[in-house]
Amino acid sequence: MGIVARKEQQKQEIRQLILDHSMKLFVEEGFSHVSMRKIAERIQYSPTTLYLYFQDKNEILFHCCESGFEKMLISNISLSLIPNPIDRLHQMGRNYLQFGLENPEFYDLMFIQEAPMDRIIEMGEGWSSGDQALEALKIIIQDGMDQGLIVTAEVETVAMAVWSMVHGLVSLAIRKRLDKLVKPVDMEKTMFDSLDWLLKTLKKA
Amino acid sequence: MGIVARKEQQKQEIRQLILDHSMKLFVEEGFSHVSMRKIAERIQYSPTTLYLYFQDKNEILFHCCESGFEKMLISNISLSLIPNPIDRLHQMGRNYLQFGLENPEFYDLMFIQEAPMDRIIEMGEGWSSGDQALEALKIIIQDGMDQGLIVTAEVETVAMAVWSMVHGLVSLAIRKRLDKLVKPVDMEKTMFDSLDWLLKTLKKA
DNA sequence: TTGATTACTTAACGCTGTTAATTAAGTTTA
DNA sequence: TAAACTTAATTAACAGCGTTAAGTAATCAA
Repeated sequence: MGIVARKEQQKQEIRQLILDHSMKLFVEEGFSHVSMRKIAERIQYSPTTLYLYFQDKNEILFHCCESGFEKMLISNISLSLIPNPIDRLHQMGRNYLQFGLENPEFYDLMFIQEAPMDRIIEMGEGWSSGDQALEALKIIIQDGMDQGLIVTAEVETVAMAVWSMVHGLVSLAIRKRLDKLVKPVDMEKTMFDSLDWLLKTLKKA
Repeated sequence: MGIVARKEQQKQEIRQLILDHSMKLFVEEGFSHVSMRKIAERIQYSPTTLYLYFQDKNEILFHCCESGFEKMLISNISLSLIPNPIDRLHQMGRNYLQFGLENPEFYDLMFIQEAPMDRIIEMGEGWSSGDQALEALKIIIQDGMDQGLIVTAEVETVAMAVWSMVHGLVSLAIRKRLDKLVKPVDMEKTMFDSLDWLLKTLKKA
């Protein structure tokens, strides 16, 4: 059975090779400029070989997202050290903005592109790291409401509001829709200011 | 000069013909499934004829966006009847969500796709209707701050926060990222609840 | 040693946006 | 009126895309 095991391992290695180079390409050239042929060229295989390891392009994107979510989770580890739920929420928001601004290509894939979602709907299974991040958000909000620090409502409703706010900031910035509102130079600062304003408003309530 | 004028008019008519059918196609089949060839087929011209009237596909998208913004502006006409800035902001938000949910393909083009922005950057000119809508938002917010109803900050900062919030809701919904948070049946309601929550929080502050 | 399985490639299909060359019609000038 | 010019539209083509079907070489089991 040693042979079978080794073969299985080799298969996994090539799978990972494909994913690694795909992610590199996304970061280097941007999502929309990455083709199956380009990925194949990078790993010195024919384009059709990719289809022996993944069902289609969307499945590759899907797995790249998973890596993105893991990256994101890492930045949230230190959050548990912050006792006040509002402050914790504030820092979580800052981390989110930071991640989006530093990894626009990943962010695009994870939250803007529709491609990877098609795969999820077919498979019926999502990103476990993504679910974890969402769960963390809900816990913080529930905490804040329990302590009377946040205007009470369904936890899903508030989670949606908060997430939408930071996602809105990042996605409008990535898609260059904020240029009419602020000069590019001031954009990053204004985005963080917007988050600060929201949290300040939340705190006053 | 009558002939020249008539020719110019005919040219404009064909331009409009192209735009009309393009917009119909976007709504019917979704942005990503509309090709130059499909548009051409609809108007019974060869695909290359489109390039006599528009520089490229992005320019067609750009002009379709303008129509979208005009649609949006219309839904905001009645806002001036609402005296309280917060209530006006609230209704403006509801209109925004409504527009996004009813015209997802237009919304996609106007705020999510990167294609039409490339054209804008090249041309140096944007959407006048889009600018108008943004200006209206800023005025309301300035009003609210002047009357002490909104936590004070730079008007651009608050405008960004509010816009991001509603854009986040719509874009996450369109890109199917909210399914993990609420059941599809409850989604629309929860989105409006999120907006209500934000405005309630704002009011309490 | 033969037969089956595995890993991979080549060739091809039907798309895409876009450009260059060409044709046909209409207009202007000699 | 005939020839020259301008305009509007076309056909053919390029280079790219995701993906599928068929074919090939190497490896393994009986």
